[in-house]
Amino acid sequence: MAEAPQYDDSLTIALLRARDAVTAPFREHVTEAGLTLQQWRVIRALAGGFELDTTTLSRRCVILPPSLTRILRFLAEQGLVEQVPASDRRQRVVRLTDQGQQLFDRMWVTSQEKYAAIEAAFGADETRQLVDTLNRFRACLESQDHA
Amino acid sequence: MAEAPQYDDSLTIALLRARDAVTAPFREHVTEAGLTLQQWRVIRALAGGFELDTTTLSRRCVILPPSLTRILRFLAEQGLVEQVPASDRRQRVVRLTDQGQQLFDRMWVTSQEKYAAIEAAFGADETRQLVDTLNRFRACLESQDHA
DNA sequence: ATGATTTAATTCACATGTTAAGTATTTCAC
DNA sequence: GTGAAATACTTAACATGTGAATTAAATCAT
Repeated sequence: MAEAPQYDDSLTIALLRARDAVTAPFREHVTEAGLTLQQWRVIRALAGGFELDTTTLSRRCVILPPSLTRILRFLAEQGLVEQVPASDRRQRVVRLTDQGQQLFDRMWVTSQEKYAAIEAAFGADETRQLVDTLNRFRACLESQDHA
Repeated sequence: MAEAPQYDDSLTIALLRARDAVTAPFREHVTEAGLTLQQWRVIRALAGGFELDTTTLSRRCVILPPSLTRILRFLAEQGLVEQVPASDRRQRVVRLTDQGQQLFDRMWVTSQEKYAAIEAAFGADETRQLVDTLNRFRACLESQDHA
């Protein structure tokens, strides 16, 4: 019992470490712009003129609603996002301001370069396959739970 | 420009979602015991009588030192861990108390069952392979950075 | 041995993660 | 149309994530 680390949460650990490794190259870049990684994910989701509600943003960015509330407040204070009227007045629908889109445009090129470097290092096919595997894995567990 | 979500951070997103999916089964179990997932990771690392310093714990549990300080304070208040004298007096070396080991023993069986269910759902070989791929991926990126 | 440098851990400040409770709006049943 | 139930989001409270500054102890050069 309680030998050296079992398989148990080595999967959790491996996921955490992989995430650390993949976000590391972006961290500096995003920090220099005065943003966090999560704030940058929200900006990316809105880039190109998309108008999204909180629930959709929450799902796409994998950020829980309470965090999103704070993030949107911050981004609005910075003048990067603005609210747009929604037919369902319970919803909060937001979009990038011109300033927000400009910030995205400035950051996007470098961001893509960083990602390209990752693909180059691990291999484009391998990287694609890893994403696929992760998604299959998630789908598998979620269908298991709903049973 | 700014089409539908590019590949860019779909890897980050995939990792986040996979982590959510894999931790979901454990969350309830751990919460019932009055612990968080991170506190449980620390207990697991110490289970079996291991005496570890903060730096080692930090690396193994993928928890940053400031968080670990707070977690160890909490676990000590609960009587689950205790400090042991260290030759290097800068280090903080801790181990489980009897009570901590007993809590681990009670939780371990169920924890393993949950993990077995995951392996059964996704396949033992596939699961093992996923962990390997994640570790290769991380090693690849880290060696790239140090260059 | 003494002082400069490194190392281990903590503290601080602020952002996010997480669950539960609360509020406003919509939908649905009748 | 009116009240119950569901939905979208926010707030609250506490735990963790994160980077910078701080403290204490060991190491190193001389």
